[in-house]
Amino acid sequence: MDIKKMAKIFKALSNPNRLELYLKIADARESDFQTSGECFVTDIIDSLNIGAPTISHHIKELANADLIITEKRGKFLTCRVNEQLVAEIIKLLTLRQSTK
Amino acid sequence: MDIKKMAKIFKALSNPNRLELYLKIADARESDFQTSGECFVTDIIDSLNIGAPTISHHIKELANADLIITEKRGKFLTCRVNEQLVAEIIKLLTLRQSTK
DNA sequence: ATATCAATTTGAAAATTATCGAAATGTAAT
DNA sequence: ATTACATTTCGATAATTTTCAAATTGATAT
Repeated sequence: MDIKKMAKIFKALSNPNRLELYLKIADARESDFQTSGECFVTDIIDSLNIGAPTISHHIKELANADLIITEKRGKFLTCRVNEQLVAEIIKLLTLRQSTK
Repeated sequence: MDIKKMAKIFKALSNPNRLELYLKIADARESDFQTSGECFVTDIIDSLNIGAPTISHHIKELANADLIITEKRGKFLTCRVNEQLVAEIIKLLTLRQSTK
């Protein structure tokens, strides 16, 4: 993976609110809202105290970094983690560890 | 690990130049400059085309996020990756993967 | 003691980012 | 058709970030 792409991924996770959003999406797999790994934005918006426009912007940035995959379901939006990408990141970080 | 700390770590890796710097430090373990995982800043500064003040600032930010550990050796500065922290990050990301 | 050189600090400019309120869009329900 | 509601777009502002040139510090070598 090229450095710019990698930096973009980390940037997407570098804002506390956006990171929290990402973690909620990631954890939704095991929560009440789940539908095979997906999560509805509506269901998590209340638990973060930031406005809807900001959420929308953050989601776009996560999706733009390929960290999540979104899908429109009627008027709702669902998100799920792009596990392949995250696996790649984990591998890249692990490669540099002496305790591999 | 708390979210703010986690975000700070990702932020430290979110700038392409700073990420490249980090990766060079991480890879120095297996390079010519190595002294048991350490690397001298002098030896990598030429390979990045950014000025010394910027490098200094970036190193401080990486160290501030605990991603690297620095040590002064006379007038030189050496860096090495904080492998414990990186291992923790890897674990946190892996926990959310279905392919653990 | 002086010169050299690695690194840091300072001050500043340009660019980017996070966030919001208001308005707009599009879907679904009545 | 009208309403309600999730999400998005727009425009704007405040805060943060990246970067550099110039000056400073501190250590080593001559």
